Amino acid sequence: MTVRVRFAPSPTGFLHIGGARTALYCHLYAKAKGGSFVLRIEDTDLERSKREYEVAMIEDLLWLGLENNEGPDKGGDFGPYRQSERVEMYKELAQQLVAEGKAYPCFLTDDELEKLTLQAQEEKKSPHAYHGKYRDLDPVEAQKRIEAGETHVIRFKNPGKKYTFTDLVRGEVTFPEDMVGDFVILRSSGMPVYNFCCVIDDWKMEMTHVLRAEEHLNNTVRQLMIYEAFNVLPPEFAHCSLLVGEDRQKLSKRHGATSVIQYRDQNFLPQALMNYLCLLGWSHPEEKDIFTLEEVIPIFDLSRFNKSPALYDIEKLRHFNGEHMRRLSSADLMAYLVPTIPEGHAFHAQSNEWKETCLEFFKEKINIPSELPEQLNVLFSTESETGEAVDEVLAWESTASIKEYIKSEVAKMNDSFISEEKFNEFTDHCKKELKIKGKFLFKGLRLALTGMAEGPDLKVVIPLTPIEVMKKRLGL
RNA sequence: GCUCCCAUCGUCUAGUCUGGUCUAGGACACCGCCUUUUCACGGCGGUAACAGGGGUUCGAAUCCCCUUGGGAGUACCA
Repeated sequence: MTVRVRFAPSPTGFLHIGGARTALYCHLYAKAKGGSFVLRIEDTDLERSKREYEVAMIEDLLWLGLENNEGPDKGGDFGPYRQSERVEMYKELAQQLVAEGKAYPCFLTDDELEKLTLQAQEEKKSPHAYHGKYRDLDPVEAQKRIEAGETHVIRFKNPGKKYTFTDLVRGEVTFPEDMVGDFVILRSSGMPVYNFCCVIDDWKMEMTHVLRAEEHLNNTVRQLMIYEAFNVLPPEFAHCSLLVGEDRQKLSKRHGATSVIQYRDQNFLPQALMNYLCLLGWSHPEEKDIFTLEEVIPIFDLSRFNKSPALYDIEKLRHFNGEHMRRLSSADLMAYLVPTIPEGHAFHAQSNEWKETCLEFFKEKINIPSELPEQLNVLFSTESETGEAVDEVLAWESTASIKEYIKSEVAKMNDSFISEEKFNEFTDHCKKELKIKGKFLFKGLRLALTGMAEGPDLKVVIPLTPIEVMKKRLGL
């Protein structure tokens, strides 16, 4: 049997980090088994679902390298792939359950429901203990009330027994008889709810595996009941751990940047995000930590999931970005970093050869692109640092004499840059003629030539610094 | 409240199923040293964990029970 795995987001916002991780696992598992990765849009919440979010999610998924085989964007044999376009089928199937006595109309109003819930709580019973008030109402009577226009929902008749299933991540999980009550499957508006659509679609779309986050674990019992009611074998379930924030609570907007699009905007590398997310709850069999999607597909399996929730740590993501960036070819590195440097920056005025040398050098010093402009200051800034540490160095006579010497040398030059050879000549002269050595020499040179007390290797930095900048620094 | 799930360094984790090779390994962060100036990279080294208590066993991070802690769910959200 071909493995079929679906990612089924609600288009109520941008794709978030947690969703991206779930999508990644679904994609990885489907591909590892040579199966299909299906995208299904769960938009039965008409109030909050927006088509623009669906479009944005598909874009983000594509950016991450998680291309689907079927979905609303590309069709397939099991469409439509938007739940809002499958409503008639859900309604029919819900009515079928009513006809079979497995579901029933319920006329409880919001107020009544609230009272019953409160009453149950006071009596120390489950909150849903009295939600089945209409479960035994005579169907003829019920039909009359419906025809009279009374608002109602359709509730599923809980068979009232224990349910056990084997979760591919968690092992055997058992839910007690009274875990849930008679739950709603059709709203008063006629719109079906998540737990119902989800089952119908996973069944009709012939899903073999359902990979999702732990927040859905408790939903599984309701879904198991519905599969049973239709006499359909459920798919395999795998509930991976939750992603949490600093406070150990489920990751959400209030934890900062949690939308994929924010990382795209900040120019993170998609392969780095995927690599990092993959390792949040799953481990590589050889404990490798830097890898690509292609590398991990053949070895991906469900047995290496960790059951505890994982904390999302942006610091570590930055590190992963750096690792992936440093593995880029020169051409890819250029394509990646050049567009991230602000327009109008003097960087852009340089030759391609210069840019390449420059980026190859500075990639060692940064993890994410936004750290680059500050690094570039050592080549372009004409400001001089102040502060105690610098003042102390400035007091050294050597700095003044070095500066004076180099100023006279540079004034004679017509080149665009000070070559490395030229810089070595300067250094030799300072050493031999000016008799300066050790840290006085290098600190002095650095301060005289860059205006900074510390920074990257001068042998690399000086030949990359445009002569106009250098002249300005020397007061020429 | 009730139900379900979880529990190894600050964080992500390996090891747990198939007890001994674990004085618990790796990674991020942090600290130190080296790389004949600095920073970074790299290399080397360091700080740092089996939640607690009972069992079972010759032997437990690994198996069992309890406690504690954390999380999720308990919707006409998904």
